[in-house]
Amino acid sequence: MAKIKAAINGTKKDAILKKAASLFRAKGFKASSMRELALKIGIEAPSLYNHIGGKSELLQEICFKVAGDFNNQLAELEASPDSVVSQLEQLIRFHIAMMMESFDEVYVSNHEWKYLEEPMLTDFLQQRKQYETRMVQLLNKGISNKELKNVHPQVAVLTILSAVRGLEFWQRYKKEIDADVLASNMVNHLLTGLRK
Amino acid sequence: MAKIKAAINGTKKDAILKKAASLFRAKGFKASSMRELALKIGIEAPSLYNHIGGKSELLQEICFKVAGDFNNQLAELEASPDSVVSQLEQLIRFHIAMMMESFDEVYVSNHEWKYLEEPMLTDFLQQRKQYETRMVQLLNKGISNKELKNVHPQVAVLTILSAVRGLEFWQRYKKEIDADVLASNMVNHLLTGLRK
DNA sequence: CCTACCGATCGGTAGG
DNA sequence: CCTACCGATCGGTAGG
Repeated sequence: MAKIKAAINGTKKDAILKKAASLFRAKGFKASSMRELALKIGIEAPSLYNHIGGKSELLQEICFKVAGDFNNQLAELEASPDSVVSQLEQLIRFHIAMMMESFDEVYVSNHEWKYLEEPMLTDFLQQRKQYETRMVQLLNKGISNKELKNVHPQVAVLTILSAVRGLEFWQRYKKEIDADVLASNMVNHLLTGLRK
Repeated sequence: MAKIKAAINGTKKDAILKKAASLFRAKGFKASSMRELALKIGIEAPSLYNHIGGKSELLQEICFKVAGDFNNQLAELEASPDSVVSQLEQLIRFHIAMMMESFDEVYVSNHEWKYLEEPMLTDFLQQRKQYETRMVQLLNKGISNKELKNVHPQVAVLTILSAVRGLEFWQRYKKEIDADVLASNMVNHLLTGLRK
């Protein structure tokens, strides 16, 4: 009984989170009102508070879910026996897949995190920083074992992360450019410039 | 007399625009209040309206100034006799310089344009689209004359623009990474993957 | 899940 | 450039 209720609440809250991600992406966190979110769901604004703690909780859950997904994927790759170049390619392709499958959530995580409240804001930024650090270590490994050119690893990580982040503009090109073509081109562009 | 007054108003308005760009970048357009902007300048909020038309006018002027600067630079490059690779390098370096010199303004133009009101919003997006189109034409020229590999020009433009846009994160690394090192590394990363 | 409502804050104006 | 102020909208609560 409690289980069923939890499941029902879960799906309802998930539905709210989904709509919130869509709204926050389209209008920005601060410009999105709880009334508008409620309207999209088909209830009155005060009824939202039966399922969620508040507006800022919605942002938190979106941002930390995305951060967790990326952290988990990177951890999985780090444990794999693949070459550094292969790991980099897989990571880039994962970013592409995330952008395709969870566009709203990734976009919100990338653009609206600054409205997180402390101490979550600090936590989130630390997770980001650590993700970058681990990527730098991956590149350093590739430089050591001669897979990669002797590039500046921090700059290369920044370039890669910035480029994949730009995938958010792909929405506009969805009909014109095939996703696989896009992915292969970007992977080649980013890696052929690094590969020895 | 009118000239002097205009000059005085000009500098005062410019000072407001500068502070507005800084505030909008740090907090976002919607989360920035005119009261806070006034506080930063040292006057009361209603006094702002002696120098500016309103909050949305501030955003407009920031966004269109930046867009105009980029358009002008691209036009200048298009008229030059340099090779495509050289033009691309100069364009990338211009993006880097803009990010260094007008960080707040470029950041706001990249992140807050969605709060522009019509018809300026449409105008702004058209200018962006046209900028991309002209870059695609530049790459096509380079592909035709065998300077560049046979890449997908739209994807390559997207990758380049996304990467240079990521320069906004450089603020964090300013002390660790020299600007010239950064610029050279990114140019190499982006071009060596393209160059035949 | 709803109606009724509250205190806070917003962009901007009136009038001097 | 200021004081005084307004109508609109916000996130959220009370009470059922």
